[in-house]
Amino acid sequence: MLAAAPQPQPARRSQAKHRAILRAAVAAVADGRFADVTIDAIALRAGVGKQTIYRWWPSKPALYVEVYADLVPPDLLSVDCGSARANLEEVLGRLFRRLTETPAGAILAGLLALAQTDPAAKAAITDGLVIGRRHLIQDPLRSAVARGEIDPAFDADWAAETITARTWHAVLLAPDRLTPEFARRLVAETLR
Amino acid sequence: MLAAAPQPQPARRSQAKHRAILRAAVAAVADGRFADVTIDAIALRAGVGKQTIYRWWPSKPALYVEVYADLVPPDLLSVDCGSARANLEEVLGRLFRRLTETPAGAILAGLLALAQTDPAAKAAITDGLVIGRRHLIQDPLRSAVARGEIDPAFDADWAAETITARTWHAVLLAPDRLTPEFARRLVAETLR
Amino acid sequence: MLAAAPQPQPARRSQAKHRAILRAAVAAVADGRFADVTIDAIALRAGVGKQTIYRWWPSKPALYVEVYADLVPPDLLSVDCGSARANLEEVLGRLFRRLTETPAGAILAGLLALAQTDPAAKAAITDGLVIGRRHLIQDPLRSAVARGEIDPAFDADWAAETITARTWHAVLLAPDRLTPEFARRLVAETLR
Amino acid sequence: MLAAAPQPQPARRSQAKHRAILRAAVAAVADGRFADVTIDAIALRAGVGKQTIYRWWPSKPALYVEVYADLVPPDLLSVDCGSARANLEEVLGRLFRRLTETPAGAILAGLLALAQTDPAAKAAITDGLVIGRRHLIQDPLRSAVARGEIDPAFDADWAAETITARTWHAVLLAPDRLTPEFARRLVAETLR
DNA sequence: TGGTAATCGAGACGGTACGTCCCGTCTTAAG
DNA sequence: CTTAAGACGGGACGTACCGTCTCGATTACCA
Repeated sequence: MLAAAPQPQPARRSQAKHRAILRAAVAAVADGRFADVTIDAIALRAGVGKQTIYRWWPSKPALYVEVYADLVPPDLLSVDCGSARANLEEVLGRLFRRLTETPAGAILAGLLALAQTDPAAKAAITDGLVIGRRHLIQDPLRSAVARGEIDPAFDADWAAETITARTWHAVLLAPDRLTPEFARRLVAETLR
Repeated sequence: MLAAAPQPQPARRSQAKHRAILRAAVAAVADGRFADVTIDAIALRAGVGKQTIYRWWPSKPALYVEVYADLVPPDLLSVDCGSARANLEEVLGRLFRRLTETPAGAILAGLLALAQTDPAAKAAITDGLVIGRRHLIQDPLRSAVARGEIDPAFDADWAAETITARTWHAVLLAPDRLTPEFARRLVAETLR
Repeated sequence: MLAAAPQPQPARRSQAKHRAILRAAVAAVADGRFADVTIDAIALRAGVGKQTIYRWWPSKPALYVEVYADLVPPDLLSVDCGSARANLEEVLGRLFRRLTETPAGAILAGLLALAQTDPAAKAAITDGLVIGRRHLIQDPLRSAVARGEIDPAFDADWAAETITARTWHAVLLAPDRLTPEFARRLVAETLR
Repeated sequence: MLAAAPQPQPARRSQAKHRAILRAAVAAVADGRFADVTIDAIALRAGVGKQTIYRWWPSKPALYVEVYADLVPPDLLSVDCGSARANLEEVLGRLFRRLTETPAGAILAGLLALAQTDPAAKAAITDGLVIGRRHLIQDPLRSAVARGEIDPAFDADWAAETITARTWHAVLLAPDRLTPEFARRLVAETLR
């Protein structure tokens, strides 16, 4: 599973509130820009006191790491279509669709921005979004190497990082480019 | 071409103040974190009224686009060492040195963050840092193709974008990785 | 009736902060000139955020109308010494003492000045300081007429307005003249 | 003549500019509220550099004391209609007309306000508007006493001050009351 | 089933930076 | 040398959120 679930579920925490807050957080980003979302606005929208949010998440980035994990659940990205190429294309296709069709893309961009602002956020994001999820790209490549489908000299981790870097580059500057065509090209260049 | 056109200014602007502000802006980042830099703090440090800053730059990102262009002047990155590999290694080496040895790296990261916050900033950054500077990476690759040094099917622009994406990825998450070794590896993988 | 209705407040306002702000506002005028008093300075002195002042008063004049009402409480000026002359002399004596021995005089002068600047202030001041308090001068005169102590043709309201006008004239230009002697003369001329 | 002409007419001062500035100052008040008039606005309107205004007048109140003297020239208020009552009514009638039909009333109110802000302004105003002009009200009363038209015990100066106080009171709070009827009543009550 | 303690909504609070406004002074270039 | 134009340092403004805090009212466990 993923980083962002540090809550020890103390005695009488309301699951309903928890979900209401996550839902409100998604809706708030869908409505405006990520950077304009305030904790107050989420609280208002969720019909919840501000304190109730701060009780369970230390900060806005921590909350949104969990929201992101909800919107792009890792198991959605675990596929097996037979070949490295097919697997990667499927993974990236699903990821890009999530990033463009839900607020996940805006949230990812916003989180990368917040990571520059807040060192605690940087750690949470590094753990939750980099370390915690890079295997999703690495695995198809690594197993293709292991199966002998790809040249054993191929550096799967370097390639995975290139894919991540290009994805994030697009998320940050040109989310429109996150198309199936871009996914195909990315895989093709990687495997060349 | 140039990143942020330096002086389309309306005539009698004080060059001394202009420089003092840029210098103060650099110093402010060197002293603290980019996100913590305040316009007031820059004004104070430059011995200048806040209004004098707002008179010439609409916002903090606009100011820092110019600061970045000052710290990493494009002509610093125009070299000709004979081969594509040598040129690229030299360009990236110089760039990485600037990004790590001056506040330029922190500024670039901060600007990418602000681009997520402020649509005007996004435009300024896209124009100034992407469109205005991508030729610095593209040119060595394109001319290598033109000279027949590289396979004519090689897509120089795609490769340049990969280099940029990986560089920015490192700037955002792990500036320590911007080493000469990383530059060499990046060039090697690109030209493989 | 009262000048500025003190607490139509929405419930859980901190009375301690309220009082601290009023106290700081008085002290700030006592320390410097009314026009030099800053909302920031009052906030600082009261150990309060600026927003806490703006939350409860729309502007500096609104705040000082309440401060004035605190410094010169109307019931202080309700006396009954037997005769119109005695009553008026007592009322004006107390008023003048308040105006000269506390910052009330400076505040009154400042408020009259602000009324020229800010239409909202003008309304607040007209309501709070003119309409709300003129009965303090009118009443002794009116009841003297009613009791037959003064000629029934005497226009108590005109006389009250003359007293107010002369008092304010002195407050604005020569606060030193607000002496017991001036009070006696004013009453004598009025009742002649 | 009046206070506000401290200018030693240095060498090449332009009378045309001087008049343009005074005219612009009047027009600026006529257009908006006195408190909103800025020196910049007057300069702009007069087609003059800001410095040119500051060269000849130390501050906005100093400028407007001269403007006021221009709008309500003292000789306009020197009349002789035969009786104290007639003289006073004529003087007050003309004064009230000036105060209501030109920006003079707004300027007077504004100056009284500025006098509370700026000690230098207070001196200028006391000299220019009180000491320099009170004889206009005193004279008709004093000469009536001298001529035996009024009881020799009548205190002309006290009465003049009452008239001034009531006039200013109206200027500050209710300029609409400056009617011929008010002038008659004021004279009648004074001479009773 | 009533007592009691944590959790909740609401929102006041101290604080900090914002970007704007105007002051009165200083600088520049044109006449 | 004076002028208009306007840049400049300075400083208060009123706003927006932050993250903390204090209130009762509600809620859900436990006696």
